[in-house]
Amino acid sequence: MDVRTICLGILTRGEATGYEIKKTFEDDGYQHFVEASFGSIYPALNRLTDERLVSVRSEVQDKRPDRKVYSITPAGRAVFLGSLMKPLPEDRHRSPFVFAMLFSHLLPPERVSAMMNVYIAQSEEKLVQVRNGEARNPGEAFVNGLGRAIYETVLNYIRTHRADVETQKAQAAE
Amino acid sequence: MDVRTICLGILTRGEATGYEIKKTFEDDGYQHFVEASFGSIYPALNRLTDERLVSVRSEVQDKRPDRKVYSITPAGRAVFLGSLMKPLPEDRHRSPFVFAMLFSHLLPPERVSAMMNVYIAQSEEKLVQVRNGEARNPGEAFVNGLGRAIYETVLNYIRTHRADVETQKAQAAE
DNA sequence: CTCGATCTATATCGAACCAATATAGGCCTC
DNA sequence: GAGGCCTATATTGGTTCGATATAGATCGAG
Repeated sequence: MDVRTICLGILTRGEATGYEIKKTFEDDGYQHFVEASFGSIYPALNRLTDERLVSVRSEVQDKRPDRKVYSITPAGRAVFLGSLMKPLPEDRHRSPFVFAMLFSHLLPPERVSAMMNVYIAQSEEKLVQVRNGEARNPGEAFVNGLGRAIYETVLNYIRTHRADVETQKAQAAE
Repeated sequence: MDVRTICLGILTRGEATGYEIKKTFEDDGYQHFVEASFGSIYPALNRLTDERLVSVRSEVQDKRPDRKVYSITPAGRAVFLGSLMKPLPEDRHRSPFVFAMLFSHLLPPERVSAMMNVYIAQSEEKLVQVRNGEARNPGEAFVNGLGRAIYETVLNYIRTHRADVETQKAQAAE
């Protein structure tokens, strides 16, 4: 599931510029489960163009760089769907917050509390965003609901268990 | 939160070889939230050694390559704790399964069902693993519990909502 | 009305990172 | 005793990220 495949997928929703593809992650709540940077999107689009999996239409604008609008080709659509028929790579998750919690006993309690507060605030923001996202098909509704369920679980868990790590008492297993 | 920092963190638990650091992710349930490959661990340990943040002890074994046991130095411990005092990078999550679900309406229902089954099986496995993991401090208990809560939520959500995407009926928002 | 901030938009570079592969002996099972 | 798995280090090629550069548009605050 590389960036090229991700770009193809987003282009099945309609034509878009590289910038708009990136924005899709942020605006449409996709970013909770998949993301990519400009540094990989633009090269990916160039290569997809070379391979005739997408086509480009340059909207010339004077006093501005051209707006390059990409569309998926029939070949691109076939390649994309083909990649979804093969076994999917497993999820990968990197959470510096959770990793830091493994070392809470080495940190000042105020620092642990501060981390908790920041992480809660971020999760609340994402929950609001995923709640506001509207779905244009059953798949998107499914994904929105999953995001909502996860963020609610995380927030609820942290709120009910943060005291266990904020005070350096002996651990409570459950 | 680069691999060097992650290695330092694991070495605060005690000395270890590069191989054992990698295994920690798999065995101790750390992998649900953080992971690294050999291709980044070994160079990271070399650089940490150069920077005197870890020390190496070579256990010579005849007819085998040396076993290099790494230990964190006081300087390394200070650097690690210092990095936890700075603002943490945000979580990053890439889930090919969830991404694929966004395009379920373009796929044969059997394929969607197969994806569901595979993902459920994988999540169940991870849930078992996280349930069996024992905690050696409150932080690890907190992290284990969080993992458990998330996997339970995911499994429950998928089981109760998979029909919405497996049959191509009109979407049910809630 | 102008200054700074934010947005649109493309692009590149170096560093970081992953996946795969190579090597190699030991151990266990069938 | 053959094949497969485990320990263990290491490298390489390709992918990806994070930061930065550029540059005009737009818009709110002062």
